[in-house]
Amino acid sequence: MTIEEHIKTTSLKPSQRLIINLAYTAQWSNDILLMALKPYDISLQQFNVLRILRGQKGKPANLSTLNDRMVTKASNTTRLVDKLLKKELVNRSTCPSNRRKIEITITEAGLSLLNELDKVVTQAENKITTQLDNNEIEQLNNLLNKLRTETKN
Amino acid sequence: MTIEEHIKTTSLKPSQRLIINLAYTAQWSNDILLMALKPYDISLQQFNVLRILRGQKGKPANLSTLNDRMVTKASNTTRLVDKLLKKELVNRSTCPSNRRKIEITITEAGLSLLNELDKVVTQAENKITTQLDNNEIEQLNNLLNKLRTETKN
DNA sequence: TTACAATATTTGTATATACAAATGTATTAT
DNA sequence: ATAATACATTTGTATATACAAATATTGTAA
Repeated sequence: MTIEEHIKTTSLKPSQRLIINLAYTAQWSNDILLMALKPYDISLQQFNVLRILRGQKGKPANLSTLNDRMVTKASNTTRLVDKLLKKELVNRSTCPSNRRKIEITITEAGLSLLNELDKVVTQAENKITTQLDNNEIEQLNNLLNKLRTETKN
Repeated sequence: MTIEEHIKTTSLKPSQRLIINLAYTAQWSNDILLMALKPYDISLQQFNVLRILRGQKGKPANLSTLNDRMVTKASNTTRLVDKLLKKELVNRSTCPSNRRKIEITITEAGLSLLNELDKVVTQAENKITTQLDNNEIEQLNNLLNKLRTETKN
């Protein structure tokens, strides 16, 4: 379905259509990922945090680092990590050299869950991008990056 | 910033980068729109509903129609419309021919607010798309549509 | 060293979202 | 006409998000 068909409008300016298309397509993509994660009771944000922690390769991350690196901003990283802690997927301890900071690491259970999740998420990712060839994927990535380019002033 | 710079990772597969880029760019775009609407205490969803109602040109819309046409799905259209009703931006009445249905129309106050919002939203829209020329905008729209193309089976 | 500002996280609270169950109305089959 | 089913919306409730204020710790300046 094109955006016009969906929202039952004609004559949108291409730039308006782009903005709507972007929101609509991103939600479509997220829904597919979410469906894959649903059986595991893990939200996209939680999955994202687990992946960041794995990427740290043992090196702990503090809350503000997690928040900076998240794909979409969490408004409350403390409580997001709380949920992972309750499931024993992460460890939390105060940083000895700077006791304001909290060090988060992923547990073995977290790593092994993530390993399982990788399978279903990869499947979902393939499902999302299956209609585009490599060249089109690159093109789309480049256009999205260009869209977000900051102006000098 | 490219996606790799943002999430501090190298070696993402282009298809993974696309999915992250899509989520990230859509949120970036939404944030700009949201900032424009903030002074008016109107959420994007509420703005969206008002625009749909204006597009009806007096013809009322019921809740399920609104929900179908919304850019991103609302999980509770009743309460979304409640908020607009409280601000007297819409009217609500039960459909005389089918009393299960609820007819929603936009009020004069709603239309005149929307008229004001159009200005700031257009500015925000221009800000979002300023980095791309017309040709690139079309390209991006086409690629997003193609991404979402359904497979036959 | 005491006061003040900066940093990092947590807590409180209001609002939003998701989703299942309940309600009320209309349609269909018997 | 009655029961069963489908439809449209509302309500209840749990969870998530946004954001300001509070707390704790560290760094810095007088």
